[in-house]
Amino acid sequence: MADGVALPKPPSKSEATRQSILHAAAGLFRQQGYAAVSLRDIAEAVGMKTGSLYYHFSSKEGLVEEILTLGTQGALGASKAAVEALGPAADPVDKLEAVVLAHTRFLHDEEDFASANLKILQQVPPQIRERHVRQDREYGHFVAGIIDEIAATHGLAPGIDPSILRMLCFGAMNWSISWFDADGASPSQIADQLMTMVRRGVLASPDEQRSKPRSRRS
Amino acid sequence: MADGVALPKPPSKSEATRQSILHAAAGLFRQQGYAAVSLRDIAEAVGMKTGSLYYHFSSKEGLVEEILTLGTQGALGASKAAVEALGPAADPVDKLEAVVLAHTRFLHDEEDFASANLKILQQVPPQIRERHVRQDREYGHFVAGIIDEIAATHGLAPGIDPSILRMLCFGAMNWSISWFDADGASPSQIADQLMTMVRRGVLASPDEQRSKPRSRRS
DNA sequence: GTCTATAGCAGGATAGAC
DNA sequence: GTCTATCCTGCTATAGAC
Repeated sequence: MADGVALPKPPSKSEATRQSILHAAAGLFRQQGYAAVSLRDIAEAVGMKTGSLYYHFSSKEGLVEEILTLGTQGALGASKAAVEALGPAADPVDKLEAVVLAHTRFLHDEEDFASANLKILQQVPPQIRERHVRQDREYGHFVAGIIDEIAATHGLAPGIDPSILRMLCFGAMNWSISWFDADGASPSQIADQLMTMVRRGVLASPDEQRSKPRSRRS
Repeated sequence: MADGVALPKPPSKSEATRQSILHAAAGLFRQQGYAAVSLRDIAEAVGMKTGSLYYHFSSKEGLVEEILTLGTQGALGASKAAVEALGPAADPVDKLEAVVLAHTRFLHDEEDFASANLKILQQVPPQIRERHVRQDREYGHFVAGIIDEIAATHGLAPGIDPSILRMLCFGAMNWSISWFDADGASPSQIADQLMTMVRRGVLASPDEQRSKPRSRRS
């Protein structure tokens, strides 16, 4: 993950230019928004002229669509890899912790591409937006499954709704992209604080657990 | 300037038109972003022609600036009023609960104006943005004070950092503006879930209360 | 207060030279 | 692969009629 989002393709000179355009555009979009950034701005940021961009991308929309995809696939890939590294028999709370840490790290390390989905997804033309909402939904289902496992094995505290819990956790993490630069908090600190709240705050206590299914841990 | 008193504006026809422009613009900005919405779009939404808007506002920037101010002042005002209604001797945890509920309600009831600060603040010209970051900071200090009271009276759980806690809570709430429409969760449900997590998850237990809350770890 | 008309400029996109 | 040159469209803002 430290290498960055996008290096699946063989390194050619053209491909290197393509990557620098993607990174420059993602950074400008994050800072100023999709519509406010012109192709002239992007071209200037990579030391090119506007027309040259069209050798690498078919349109401004095609460019932003690739940035959106890199962001979603990067975050989902990092989270799934972190969970799979634990093995299938892992405690689901540990799985959630792995997701929270991987997700927060991704937000921090690939801020520009992560911001594409958090900040500019709603600014792009509807057709593009709808295609990508589906990708985001896959991520949601993945985490919902983990929270269901937690509810089944540990039980949730009285009054806790799994769906709202999931959204609040994602909100707490995603919003950090707006403040961790200034605050100086590290991804691992943020993930740690959130998981402290979750472990203490939403898992059922031993006496609450009586009516829940027993843990599968041996 | 003669009497130096800010009078409430009388309800005139002009003022009514002004308000409808503000609401229409806020709604469009929320959905599409600042730069993507043209003055033509706004004028059409209120049944006017573009040029007519300039009778009520000096520029597009002047218009968005007033929207931003209405959002910040509305949220801060609602939160402060909710806390003051409890009286000065109230338990600070109850004060936090009042803020959480008032804030979440405001996000829901005044979604367009709230979104101005959450979504489009980073899209407006830097000069406007900097003026409004100051207003937002006042809100942050207000809530930070309440969390300090909680730490002093109840104690925080080991490892909980007051500053990160505050940001995570705001993140959880603010992010809800992106999903409560589709999810159907009510503001009071969201606030209730968050406060359940906070009460159980970050307050010190009786035996933890003996030691001071720890500052941020590295 | 709202209209029409338009100035002045910046944007995305294309064609063809090199 | 990148450049120059340019087309066409749409934007903010202004001026003046009504």
